[in-house]
Amino acid sequence: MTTRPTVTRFAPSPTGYIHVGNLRTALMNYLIARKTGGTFILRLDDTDRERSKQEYADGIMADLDWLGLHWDRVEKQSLRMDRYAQAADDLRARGRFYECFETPTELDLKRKKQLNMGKPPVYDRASLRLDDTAREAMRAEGRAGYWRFQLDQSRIEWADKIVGDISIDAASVSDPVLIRADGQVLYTFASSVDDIDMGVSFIVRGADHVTNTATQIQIMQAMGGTPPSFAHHSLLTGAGGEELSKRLGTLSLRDLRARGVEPMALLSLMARLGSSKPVELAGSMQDLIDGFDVGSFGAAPTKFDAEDLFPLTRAHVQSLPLPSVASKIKGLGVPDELAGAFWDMARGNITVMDDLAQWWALCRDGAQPLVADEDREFVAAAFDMLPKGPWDKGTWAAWTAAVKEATGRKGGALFRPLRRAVTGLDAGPEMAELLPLLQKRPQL
RNA sequence: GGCCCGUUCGUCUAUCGGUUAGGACAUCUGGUUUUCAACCAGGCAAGAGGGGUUCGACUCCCCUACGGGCUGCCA
Repeated sequence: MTTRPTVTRFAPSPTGYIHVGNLRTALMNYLIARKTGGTFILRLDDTDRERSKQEYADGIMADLDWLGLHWDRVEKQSLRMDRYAQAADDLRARGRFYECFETPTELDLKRKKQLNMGKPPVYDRASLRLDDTAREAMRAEGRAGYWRFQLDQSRIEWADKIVGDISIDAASVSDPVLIRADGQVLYTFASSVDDIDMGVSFIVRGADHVTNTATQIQIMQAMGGTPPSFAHHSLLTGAGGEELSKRLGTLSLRDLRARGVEPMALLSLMARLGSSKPVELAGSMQDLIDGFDVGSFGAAPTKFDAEDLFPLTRAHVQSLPLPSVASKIKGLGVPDELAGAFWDMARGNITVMDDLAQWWALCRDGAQPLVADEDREFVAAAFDMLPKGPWDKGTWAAWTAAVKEATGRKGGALFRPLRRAVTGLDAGPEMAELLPLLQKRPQL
């Protein structure tokens, strides 16, 4: 881990909301920036004007905010079009940019032909061999030119911070299209220009970008820039090893949030899953920052199971002090003077905050008693012995002692039927703490 | 088809040629608890297959199988 201030970025396309896969990328970049006292840039890659929507941009920012991943700068590619045009001119001047005229259909046909002949579907550079007259002829035909970057067909190599040494033969990759016939600047180009211009020094992203990285390294170098360090984390797959994107609908941050997952639980898992460090609940963002190490991640695809978020959420929720949950408790209708006792009683028996509701319902309304036939007489007798209110923490002990005295029952035979009769459940909070909170006298 | 990456307990992983293959989570057992949870102690559990190289391979090389990614005028 470098100790120099590192500039990182999270560059989502505002064409959808953040999901767990995205989040992992965002978090890693955030943690690296913070760990080194560097800068974390949020860059909205919105060059695709048709699919990009402000609604999604707002949603992404709201999600990052919810998680506490605060950015130092926000950039929008749609505001930098002039710069991309300038960079394109520069590449043309350097002879690394060439105009092409094949239609998408023609390109598709070429690929199929190559595949059929058992050859890799790499662009054949036909347009590179066109001279000025030929190009004029193309335009006269009504064809609109699009622009490709001419790769230097050597091996592109870099020491990936996660994967290790990577070497890709540029000859096995098509010259990337950087500007479409309609003038739209493509991601590969805008991203390269931005990363250089913005001084990005470390890029963490998914392994799906490995080939992009190879071409972008050449683009950056062609512009006279120095490529940053790269780390490509493995992609998440579902618990069964299936592709995660197929389940995206259930794995959006919004959905997890709606299911009660706490930010710290989510961050704790994502900062460690796939690494050699144990997954444990972090107490704070600083713990996450201190305990993060990109180098500890493996290159193999990682299985992600959303269920793993709930034990972490439970641990987090249970650790919260009263002030952090006071408004939630008040919202349930719990009287202020009971809030502390209620929280102490219920906290050990919830996984998500919403579980509190059921415990307050029990306190407020009582429960449908659960009584086995052979215990019916015993419970009736016990209920008759219930002390008059108000009850306190000693009531349960006093009551059960009296019942034990009167009936001769003890241990599980004594306590279990009473718990079931009072709460309607086999398991739950400490009875001594629950009893004083009951708003109604239990009845059979 | 081509290119890149990967494959160690159920899961995430450690091991940079010689280890009783370690840890964490999950699970199981015991302790504690009125119950559940938590906590403590302990247990079960792994090198995809086949060839090499080597005194010795989880580790290095090759092949096969399997998994993931890329192979767009998407990002």
